[in-house]
Amino acid sequence: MTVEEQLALLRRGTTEIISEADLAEKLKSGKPLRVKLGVDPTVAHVTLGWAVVLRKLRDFQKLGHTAVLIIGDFTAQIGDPSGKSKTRPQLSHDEVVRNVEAVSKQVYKILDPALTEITYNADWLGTMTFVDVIKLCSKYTVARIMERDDFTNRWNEHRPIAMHEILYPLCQGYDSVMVNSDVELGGTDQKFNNLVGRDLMQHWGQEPQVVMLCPLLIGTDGKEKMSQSLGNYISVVDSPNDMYGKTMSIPDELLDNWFELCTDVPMAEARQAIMSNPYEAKKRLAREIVGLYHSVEEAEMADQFFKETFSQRQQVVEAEDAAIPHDLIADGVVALANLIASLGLAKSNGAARDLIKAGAVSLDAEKVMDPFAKLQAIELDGKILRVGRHQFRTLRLAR
RNA sequence: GGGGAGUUGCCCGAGUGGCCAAUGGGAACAGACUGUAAAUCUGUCGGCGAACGCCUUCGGAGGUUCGAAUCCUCCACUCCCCA
Repeated sequence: MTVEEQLALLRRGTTEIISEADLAEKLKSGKPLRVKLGVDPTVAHVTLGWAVVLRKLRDFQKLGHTAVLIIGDFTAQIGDPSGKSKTRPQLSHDEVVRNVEAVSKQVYKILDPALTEITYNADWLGTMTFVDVIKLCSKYTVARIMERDDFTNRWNEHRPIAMHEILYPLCQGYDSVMVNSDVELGGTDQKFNNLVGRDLMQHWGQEPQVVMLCPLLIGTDGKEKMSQSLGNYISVVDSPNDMYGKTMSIPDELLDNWFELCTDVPMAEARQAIMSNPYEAKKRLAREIVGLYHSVEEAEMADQFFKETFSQRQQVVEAEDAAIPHDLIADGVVALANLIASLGLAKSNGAARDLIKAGAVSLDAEKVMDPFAKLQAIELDGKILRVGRHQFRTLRLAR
């Protein structure tokens, strides 16, 4: 593959490469490049948003380059201020460990383990002395740090900026020095941090890394960047039905964006599909996504499930089992609202009653309208309880 | 170090002694319509209770009062101006 062809593959789905000439130069050398990606261990799921960058990283691997994942176990204690209007809460060590464990498995749904290197930045950041930190700080100026949007905005709006937050970009930049990366990948919100890496590398006499930025995926709410804290995400380990359903709930305006960032469907084809029938296009998108993280067969099943359950409003035939707690049964009778609450399908008994009143609760496809309904426990056994649009449980009476 | 302003429910924000579980907006959730889209309309939106009601909440701890988100004291945190 010529350098030009490689560039074409790598360019797809990026918004900016700083600089493309440098990248071409590095590719020309023919040696395997070290492509760095910072991993945020404050979350427990690889979301489709994050997958955008991971998929780009996999493109590099296809060309024989090495993915260098840096688990930000140290920086998690600071909290990346990128795009945040508030200081982030700092995580405990245990939480970080748990997240890393969960996430590292999910990452290999996309990446090739043979070409992946995993490092932890606590290994070098955690052992620095205060003198080391001061030396690092001396390589950068306050004015340059404050150029950053998040800081400028917060400053102008009189919102707090804690001292440790301005160290974040330096930490991340120093990571690049430590792994001597050739390329750093990131979302567009990482531009500032990644550029700091270039500066620092030069201070340490290294060739500056190329910075490649990928667009941010908008979440299922159609408004904000997909993120776990906002709950507008799809995880790569979501069940096929969930993945499919969540995709179907995105606004039409996002279709173009999602096809480009989440699938391998050629854009000309995708745009044609969206133009002719957005609904059909969205189902195609959902199938593509499920196919990517599960299988084509499961995608078809999810498609079928969706059609029957939501489009045709047929009775759900299969759902997760839920045992009816014994202590809710009095004289063989159970109050429906209490049952819904104790199964976690509503926040409280009151909320459950509100849902019933609103007509959101049904048993075997039959709406229950009485908020105080008391039902024979024996008769509930095996029935499918539906709360809201997408919560189902097969009730089981334990003997 | 000196002076000033502020901290209210998921978020923004009103409330300055009883009519405050606390106006309004946003978000969220549910229903109707539909394509689990958009737009629109409706309802819910601290907890318990069938209900009169009860309990917990307005940065934290005390106090004044029959009664406090509202007044006083101390503490913590944030922002602004000056140095």
